[in-house]
Amino acid sequence: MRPEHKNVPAFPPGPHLDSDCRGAASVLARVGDKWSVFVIMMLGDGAKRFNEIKRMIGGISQRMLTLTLRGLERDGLVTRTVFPTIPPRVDYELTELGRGLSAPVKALGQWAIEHQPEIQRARTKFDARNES
Amino acid sequence: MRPEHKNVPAFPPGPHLDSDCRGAASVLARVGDKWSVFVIMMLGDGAKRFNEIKRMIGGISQRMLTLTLRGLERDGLVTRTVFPTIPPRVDYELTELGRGLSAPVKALGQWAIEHQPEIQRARTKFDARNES
DNA sequence: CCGTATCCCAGCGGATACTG
DNA sequence: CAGTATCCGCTGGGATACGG
Repeated sequence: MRPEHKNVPAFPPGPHLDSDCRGAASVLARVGDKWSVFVIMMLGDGAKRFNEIKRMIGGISQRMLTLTLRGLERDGLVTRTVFPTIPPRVDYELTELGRGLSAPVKALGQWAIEHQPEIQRARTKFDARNES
Repeated sequence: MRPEHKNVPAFPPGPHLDSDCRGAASVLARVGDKWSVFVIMMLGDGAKRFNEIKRMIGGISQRMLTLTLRGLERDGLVTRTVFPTIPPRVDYELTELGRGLSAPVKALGQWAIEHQPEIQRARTKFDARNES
């Protein structure tokens, strides 16, 4: 297959952003990925199996879950352990690095939950003001 | 125009994810947006003008910056102030809500900067192992 | 300077079917 | 169960040109 992986976007050239921010971009891209965030949150409390994650998230396709997990594995954020049993069983678990990331991510999730109502209101208000 | 705005994805139905997480999804989608994150970070230290932001980020198109700012404005995260001078001048600034969000976002950015090398190494290692 | 309007294409991501 | 392979529609987002 070799899907040439994700963006890892070799971000647009030019000395516009200071290089630290620039380097962080490719990392933030991972976080920026909708599904990655969910998976990281799900894995926050212990290892999970493929279909287990799939069910917990809900609405993610087999394909996207695979791709997402591969991406996370590639970045050293999750480990993939195969049990050569029948039927086969595969566990995914956050690495040390992954657990480190899950903290800020959870903080974000927490914020999102807390302020969701405010944002919803802001949205409807904005939409109301700009309707023809 | 009315671009029917963004996703605000009316996330996939089904009782898979507990409803709190589900509601947070549309908020996380904002954060998940690459450009939104950058803009929030840029605006972290005071109000900025349109082209100022554009230059600081670098590599963002006029169009995308406009859309991003509109999205953030809609969500009540930034304010847009127009000075009817000639030439016109428009300032963007984080709202109280936006500043609240900028904290977790910065934490994430910080993490990204700190652990970027590790991730880079993980990536090359992974790619090396899987090359044909 | 700060946008909006059009054109246009790569690639994200869903649905489905097939293997070990 | 845990994937891989294929097809394909949709839209995110760049390039460009124009308006206030």
